[in-house]
Amino acid sequence: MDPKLLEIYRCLCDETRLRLLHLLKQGPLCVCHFQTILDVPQVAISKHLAYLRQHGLVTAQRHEQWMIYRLSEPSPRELHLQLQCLQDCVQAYPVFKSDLRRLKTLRRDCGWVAEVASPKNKGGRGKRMPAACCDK
Amino acid sequence: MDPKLLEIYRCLCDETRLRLLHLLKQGPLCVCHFQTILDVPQVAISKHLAYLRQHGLVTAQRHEQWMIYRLSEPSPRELHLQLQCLQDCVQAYPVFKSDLRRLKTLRRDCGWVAEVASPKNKGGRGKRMPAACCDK
DNA sequence: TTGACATATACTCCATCGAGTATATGCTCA
DNA sequence: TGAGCATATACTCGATGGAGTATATGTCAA
Repeated sequence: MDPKLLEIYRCLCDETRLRLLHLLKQGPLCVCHFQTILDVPQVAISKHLAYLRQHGLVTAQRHEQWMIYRLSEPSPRELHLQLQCLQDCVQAYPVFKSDLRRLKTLRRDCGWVAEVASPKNKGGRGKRMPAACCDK
Repeated sequence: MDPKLLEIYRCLCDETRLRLLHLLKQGPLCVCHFQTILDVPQVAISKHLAYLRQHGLVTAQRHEQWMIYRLSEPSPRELHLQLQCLQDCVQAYPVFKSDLRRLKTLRRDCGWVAEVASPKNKGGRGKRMPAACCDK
C-alpha cells in the first residue's frame, strides 16, 4: 500500500504536530513563532517539525537566521483533504482557538508574519523582519 | 485537550484498522468476515478490533458464537468527519477497493451479511445465519 | 573573531505499538 | 459432557515514538 495516507495519519497523531499543522494552514511561520504560540520547548518544536518534514508534509527554507516552515506545495490530494478535515474537527478544541488568537496577535505586532502570511502586500518583502524577528 | 481527536487519529494510523473501519462504514460485520476479506490472522483482527473498541470507535455485540462489530452510534462529530474523509482519501488505494469487492461477494453469498448490512429487508432477521456463518 | 541568537542533532530513558505464539473463554451441537 | 468452532487474552520481542538534556551548526553583528 502506498504509504502516503498512513504517513499522514501518523503525523496527525500527536497534539503538538496537530497544532503546528493547524497553524501552518494559515500560512508560513518560523520556529520562534511556533515557540511563542505553542509555549512548548524549542527542541520539541524542532523535532516535530523535522518529523513532518521527513514525511513530506512541510518544507523548510532558511531566511537569515530563521527557518521558515510551510505546508508542502502542491499538497497531495490526501493531505489536502486531511488538513481540511482537521480544520473542521478542530473547531471544538480550545487549544487551537487560542493558538489562532496568538497567531493574530503576532501578525499584528510582527510585520514579517503578516507579510509572509498574506503575500499580496509585497511592499518590502523580506526586509521587514526585525532583528529578533518580531522583537520577541 | 479533549483526547477524542487524538484517539481517533491514533486509531487511524494502522493499515489493518483503516481497512476494518472502511468496511464497517458499509455496515456491521462479524470477525470471521473480516478474516475472509482482509486475509489477516485472526489474532491480529481481534486485537485491532479490541483497540478500536477501547477507544470508542466501534461497539461489539455477541450473536450466538459470533461477535458483531459496528461503528459506534451516535458517532461523535469528529469521528463522523474523519470517517467521511477516510472514505474520500481511500479511493486511490487498491486494497480498499478489493476489500469492497470481497465484501460484495460475501453479501451475495451470505444471507446474513446482506441482511445485517441493509436491515430494511427484515424477513428472517437473525435467523438466516448458517451454521458456519456463510458456509465459509 | 568572538559572542549571541536561532535552530538542529545526538543520546538516553521510558511508554506504546504491532506481530507472533500459545492458551483461554464462550457458545453450540451431537 | 465433550468436541469443535469463533473469538479474546496473555505473554514475549523488536520497532517506533516522545520527552529531556546536552551539544552542534549556521548566521549575524560588534
